[in-house]
Amino acid sequence: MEPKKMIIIDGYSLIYRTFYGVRPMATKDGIPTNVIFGFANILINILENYNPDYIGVAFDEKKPTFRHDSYENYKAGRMLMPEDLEKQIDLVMEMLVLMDIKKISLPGYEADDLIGTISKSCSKSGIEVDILTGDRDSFQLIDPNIKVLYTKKGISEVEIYDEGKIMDQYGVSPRDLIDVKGLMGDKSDNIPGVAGIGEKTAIKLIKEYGDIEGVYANIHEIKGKMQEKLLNDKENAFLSRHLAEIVTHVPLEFNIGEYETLNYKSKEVVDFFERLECFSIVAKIAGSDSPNQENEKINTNKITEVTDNKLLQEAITVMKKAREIYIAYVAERDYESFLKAIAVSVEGNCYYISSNIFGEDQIAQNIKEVFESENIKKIGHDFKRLYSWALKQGINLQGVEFDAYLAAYLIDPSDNRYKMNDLASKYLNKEIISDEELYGKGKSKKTFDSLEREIAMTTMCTHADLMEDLRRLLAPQIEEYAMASLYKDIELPLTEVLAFFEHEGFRIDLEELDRLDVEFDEKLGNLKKEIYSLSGQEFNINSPKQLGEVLFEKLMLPVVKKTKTGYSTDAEVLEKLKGKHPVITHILDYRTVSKLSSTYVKGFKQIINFKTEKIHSTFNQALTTTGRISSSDPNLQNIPVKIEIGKKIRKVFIPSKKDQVLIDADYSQIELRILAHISGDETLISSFINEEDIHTRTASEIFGVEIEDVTSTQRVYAKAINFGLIYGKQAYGLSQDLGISRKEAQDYIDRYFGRYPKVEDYMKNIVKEAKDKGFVTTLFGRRRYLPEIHSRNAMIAKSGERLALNTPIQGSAADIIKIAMIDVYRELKTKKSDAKLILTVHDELVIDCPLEEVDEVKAIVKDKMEGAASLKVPMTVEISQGENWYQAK
DNA sequence: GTACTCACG
DNA sequence: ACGTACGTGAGTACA
Repeated sequence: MEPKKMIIIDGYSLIYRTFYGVRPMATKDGIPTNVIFGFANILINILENYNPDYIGVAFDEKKPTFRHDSYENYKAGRMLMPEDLEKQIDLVMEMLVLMDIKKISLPGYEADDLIGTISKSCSKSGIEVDILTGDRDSFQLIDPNIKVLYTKKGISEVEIYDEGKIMDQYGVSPRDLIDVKGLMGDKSDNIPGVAGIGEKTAIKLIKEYGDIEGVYANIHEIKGKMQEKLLNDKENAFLSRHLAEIVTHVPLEFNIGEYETLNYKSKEVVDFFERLECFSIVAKIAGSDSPNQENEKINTNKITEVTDNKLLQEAITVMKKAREIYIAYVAERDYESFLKAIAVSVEGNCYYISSNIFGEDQIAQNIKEVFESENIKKIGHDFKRLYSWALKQGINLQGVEFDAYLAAYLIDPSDNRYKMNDLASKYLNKEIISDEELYGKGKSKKTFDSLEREIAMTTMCTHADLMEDLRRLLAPQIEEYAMASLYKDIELPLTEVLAFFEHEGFRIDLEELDRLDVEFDEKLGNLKKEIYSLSGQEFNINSPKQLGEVLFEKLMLPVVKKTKTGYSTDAEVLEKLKGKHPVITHILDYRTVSKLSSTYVKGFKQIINFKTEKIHSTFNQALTTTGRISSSDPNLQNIPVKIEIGKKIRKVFIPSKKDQVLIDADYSQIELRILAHISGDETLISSFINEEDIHTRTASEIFGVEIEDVTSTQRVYAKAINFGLIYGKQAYGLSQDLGISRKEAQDYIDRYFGRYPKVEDYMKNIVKEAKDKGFVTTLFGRRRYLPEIHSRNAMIAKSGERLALNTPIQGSAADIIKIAMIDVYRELKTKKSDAKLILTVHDELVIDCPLEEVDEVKAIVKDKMEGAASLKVPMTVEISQGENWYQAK
């Protein structure tokens, strides 16, 4: 009969190893989980692969042990446990209880002693024991039945130590290690040993004389300094050995039956790991019932490389019959999308179709019907480029049912890792190759075509095959978080609109851009000359460092503000220095023009697509924590508008064709309206219902004057307060903006809350809600976790509070304009209008519209935008048109 | 790659 | 005692 096997784990040793060895992880509400994750993985690995008959985890008690009694300095000078580790200790204990794994501890004894006692006792009864630890001390316990699994490199590897290995490595028996340690001591436990004797010497001595008694019995044989050292610390040597020796006869009631391994896969265990968002562990537990089932599935889901027309027809036929297909694709994007390959997993088969074999058009022709069928549900990851490609091919892509990219974003918008490999690792505990590993990065980034065919095919089919599991895990979570409608009715359909923006682009007036280029260069030249002459030297005005030296060292202007690395020279500082030296205004002007020229003129020239004479920006749907969309390459959401010279940039943005105009529609004060709605403040609501000038009304309220008597300064103040509110601005900030005293600013804020009490209530309530629930939501259920709100660092906690009150406002505005975008887009599509929605800038939509359709389109846009949500206040849209974006604003 | 600065809502 | 308004993206300098 096979001998029984037992595993004993040194609990704290493993806890520390995992804490430092597993990358930091946390749940969305900030509970650290890397120890749980690491510990659980090891446990499950052991239980599944090693299959022990008995298992136990030993822990030290907080009480002192006999070692402290014999030596007061024992383990002195140990560092306190880090906070993120401490928080996980109780969770580890809970996990062991749930998994029915025996915990071993006894006051007055260390884990090592318990491990020693149990292992020796088992060893005697013929049970094979493996001790899992990261502590070399346990090596002394090794005997023919006891081995040590020593964790290395964090936890990823263990090294097995048995008697032979100890002899090889140390040249003495396991038992002799106790005497060795007696002589050499142990820094980490503060065991003194004999001063001046290290491991090498100690081993030599014990080899020679057998034990410490032997050493001292033959002390006359030992020469010189070493004899001196040994005699000096004789007492310490014996004491140290006493401390180092693991007790193997702890008075412990040991009943082997309590250690039997039971089935750990209860519902409670799964709930526990779900609660801690260790989804890959959940997947592991679920999958381990039939070992390797998951992995086999990926590998055995048959890959069919579609190499000829017959196979293509077969693949399409299977897809047409399917209710659901799982898609992975690669498309490269210029101004339009180029499909490189598509993998479709359906009915246990993964069809890999490459455009190298068929060409895009042939794939399009064949797959059109599948793509256009609402009844064939598509499950995939980030459909934006597929929508672009469909647009290019004249395919009306329908039936997109599940997008893992968007689902993961909605579940936790702060995460920012939503690539396939991230999701596979996070939710499925599968490590698959990342895009970075596949393509490289930076300059040496490879194209899809340069990948090995086999690698491209297996990677994509793996992705397609994983989609099913991802949906199974993510879809219920979307439901549970009450985000089904946000997901299905807003985010999923929005992808098509963004794809359309990217595909359609924004036409640029190249001549006007050249004209601006010349104009700005000329201005910069003049300003540069002027600055050099006024400051008495030439230097790089663009270098904050050089500029700082000139202003504050050469011209001796007063230092207003410092940065981490030197003098601050930002606009705020320069404004304050304006009166002190004539060069300052020129520098400010130079900065303005230089920004316009480099970012908006030179920058655009590089990025214009000369085939289309358009700019095709990229819109990111899963980036911001609040739900807004972001734009890049180039960013079309920060085109100058505030100052006149900057506004000229907008003249280069023109309609796509002759006899078309741009229509610009923007929500008026949408964020304040949302604040009115959520807070329910009657005064604020009535202002909007009565279509008052909101800032004037606010001024009238806080300054106690009639609307007609509000001065322009009062209105400016009120406006600053109104805006500041949305961000949780404090008196200090307001005083800085308005150049008033902090007390005065506080006074205005107090008066504001006096007049708008429900706004103050909202702010208090939302902060409380965030603290209680750990997250805040928007009007349409978008969620953001705010773990920082519980920070012990008051500044971070305060910042969390500001996020708590700003996010529902900014995020609800984002929800609303997204709805408007979808509605406008769909309406124009169904009406087969030639007008095109081409851009959003947070609270604004831009439409490229044929002249003859202007009135109708304006009506549609206004109607859809104002009707996107029904609030306690009207949502007013201001709309205008022009031959370029400058005029249309 | 980081710091600084500045463009937008 | 601390620092002080949310959310973005891009260009330039410099290590």
